[in-house]
Amino acid sequence: MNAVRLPAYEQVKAFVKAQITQGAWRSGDAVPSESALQQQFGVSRMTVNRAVKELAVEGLVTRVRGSGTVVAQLHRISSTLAVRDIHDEILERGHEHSTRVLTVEGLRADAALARQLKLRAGARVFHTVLLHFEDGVPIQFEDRHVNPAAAPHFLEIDLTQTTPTRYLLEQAPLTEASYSIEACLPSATEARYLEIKRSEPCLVMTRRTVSGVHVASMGRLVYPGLRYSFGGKFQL
Amino acid sequence: MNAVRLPAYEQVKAFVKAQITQGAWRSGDAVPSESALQQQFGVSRMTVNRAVKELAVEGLVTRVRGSGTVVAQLHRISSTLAVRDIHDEILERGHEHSTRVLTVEGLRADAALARQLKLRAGARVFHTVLLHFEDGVPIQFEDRHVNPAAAPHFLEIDLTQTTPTRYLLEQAPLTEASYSIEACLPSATEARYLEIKRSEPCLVMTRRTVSGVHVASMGRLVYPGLRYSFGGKFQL
DNA sequence: CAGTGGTCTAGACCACCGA
DNA sequence: CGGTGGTCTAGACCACTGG
Repeated sequence: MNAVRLPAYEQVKAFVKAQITQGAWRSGDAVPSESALQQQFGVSRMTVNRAVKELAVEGLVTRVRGSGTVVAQLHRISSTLAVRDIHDEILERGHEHSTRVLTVEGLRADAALARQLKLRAGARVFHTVLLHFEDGVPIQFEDRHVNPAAAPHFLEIDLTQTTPTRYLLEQAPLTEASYSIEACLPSATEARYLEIKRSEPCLVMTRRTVSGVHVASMGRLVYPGLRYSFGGKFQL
Repeated sequence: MNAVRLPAYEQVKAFVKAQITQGAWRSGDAVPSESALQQQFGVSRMTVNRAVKELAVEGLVTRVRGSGTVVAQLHRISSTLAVRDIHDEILERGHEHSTRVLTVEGLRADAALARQLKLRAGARVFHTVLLHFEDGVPIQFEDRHVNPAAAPHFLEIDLTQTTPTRYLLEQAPLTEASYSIEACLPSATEARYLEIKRSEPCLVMTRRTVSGVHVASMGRLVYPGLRYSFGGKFQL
């Protein structure tokens, strides 16, 4: 089927990975040393080193200098959760994305908001509220506060054409982001716009992005629980 | 502060990363070629290659053979969501974990369950229901179905001492796992055991693990929305 | 075609671990 | 101490891109 010859380091990786996934080597077992694998495959040590190093990065093995390499404890199944721009995500599903702009304003930060954005109380802050549709069905209610220092012209852009996420990533180089995912009931406003009952649980993602010394943006993204879920897959 | 000298490839990485995070190089801009960086830092090309290759793996740059390296579009903020054993997670928070076993049984799979576990209808399946406590407070309601082919002695273990997640990872080498996170209202049973109202939204994680040709396990993990959230952080 | 990145080698020196 | 992995070099050949 696959006529192309795999690179040597991929062959070494595949061999070690197969021993692990097929159960021949279990957690804690020693993996052959680099010199052993080097002889077994007839390649240079740099090549073996690259193979095993990548497996270590992937978390399949643990390496200790001076001691050796062992099969890792796989107790931490970790997976990549994509935190993405809603626009790209909907397009990738082959659906149509549209945005309704509910609020675009500047305001003065109260104490709580100022603390979150690391500004002083009373500082000027941009505030937008958007409703995102997937094929005409409301899918995300987005309430966002933006630090003017990170994007001075944020209020002037056409939010029906560019999502705040995309614009902010273009404006302010991202240095850090954190998020949390919770289950909540929607507020009366959120329920009305999302066209759901107030008793219907929602997934709420809160996202904070940092650009250099500034907190660039805080977003609260509300998804109807019946129409949306986060998912992921982990292989190997 | 940091008296140790960084490896050469880390210095190259740090340099490129700084240009990007400080905004000197924006999305789509060309990154100097390997030979240029090689001369700039006075190191071999293998060393530069390693540095830039790792940045590509981290998603900061995109490399195209024959063409060059450019700063990546950072539109996909992706972060690692740790899907972990509840036991380890609670211990890491410095709290005490305990388990109450509600159900341990074998049963015959109905059509829906058989399909999910890739078994034939009527096949024998293990079923456990557990309640996990963090410092005595119920934090997770775990309803799990296990394929006997992956763990024949699953029903015999002491589930107050070893979580199913841990046991299964030790028994059956993991080859694949997928999960989804939703917001739901709890069933009457779940609400009673979690000591919450039926109107309180919950985070529900559904996990499926695959070991070789078998689907090893399907778990439904229900967390009270007010007591639990998933979170993560992304840097660089 | 020249320039790029992808891979590979045969050495080398070092820091570290365990006996 | 010998064996391990971490790093690095100075070459090399290749596949691919672009003009």
